[in-house]
Amino acid sequence: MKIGQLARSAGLNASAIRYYEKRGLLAAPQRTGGQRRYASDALSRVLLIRFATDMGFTLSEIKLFLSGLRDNTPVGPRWKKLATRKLIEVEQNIARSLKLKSLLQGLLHCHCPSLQFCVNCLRLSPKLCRFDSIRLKRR
Amino acid sequence: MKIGQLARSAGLNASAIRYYEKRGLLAAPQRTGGQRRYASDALSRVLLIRFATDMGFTLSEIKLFLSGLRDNTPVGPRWKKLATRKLIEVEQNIARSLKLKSLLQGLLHCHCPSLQFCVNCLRLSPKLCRFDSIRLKRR
DNA sequence: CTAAAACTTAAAGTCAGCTTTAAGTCAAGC
DNA sequence: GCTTGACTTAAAGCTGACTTTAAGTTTTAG
Repeated sequence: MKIGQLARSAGLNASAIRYYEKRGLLAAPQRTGGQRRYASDALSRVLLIRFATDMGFTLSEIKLFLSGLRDNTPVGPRWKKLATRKLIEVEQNIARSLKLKSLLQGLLHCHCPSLQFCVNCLRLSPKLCRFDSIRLKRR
Repeated sequence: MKIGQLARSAGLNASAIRYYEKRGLLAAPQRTGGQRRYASDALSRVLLIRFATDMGFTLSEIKLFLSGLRDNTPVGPRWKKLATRKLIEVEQNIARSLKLKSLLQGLLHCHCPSLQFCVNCLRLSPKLCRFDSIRLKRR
């Protein structure tokens, strides 16, 4: 499998695959005439990486729990620790988003004469909306 | 009020205030000896900007609905439109985060022999986690 | 009067996860 | 054999919201 085929199968750009290799998330495959040739298990690896990025893990985190992961390596404590931390982040993000939602709804249904006043009337302090949140993709 | 005092009151860095001015979100104040001197209403303006960024609005969006906003300008249709759109984005984000949460929990409590297998066993397609999401701050 | 703190500017740097560019090499179909 | 498309590299560019830097000026405290 050439890089373009792999990329298309994973729903990524070929440059992203090369980037993963450079970042050390993906092993450098064999080459034919200088071009990368991937075995079929590379696809599941790439899909796993993509899945993890979609989960909100950074590439560094993924590299951490992927290091030494070959085919049927058991789910390690490393992964559990990272996933637990990420779960907490996701929960914080949900809490934050729910608060944002109710604030937005409050602002939308409020009959204050001005936005400035409205913000005051909802008693929004500078601290109110400061939460940690996970990195979420835009696309 | 000098810029440092304003910044401290708003919980921001002085450079952020200057940045808002450069981006056109904040009017250039009077100066004394080249240094910016702010009237007290500048603080509520800055707090409004900060509140909006915390809500997930971009500075460009904020500039849009802030343009022409002076003290008690009524809440405009511009703001309503933007806020409605943002509300939808926030709701999508919540839906996505809830899905992420259950996936993470599923992975954590699963007894699959490997992460790779687990991802397969949860029937995770490449498309599963692709949602639009709003920009959320990290701090 | 002096030293330190706070201010000024423009421009460059930061973060993450890629994408794009430039200038080439290789492979596949006709 | 030739064209076209896919591949190669390193390095630079992109996004957004700032921050940092460098080099200088002003204000304030003592």
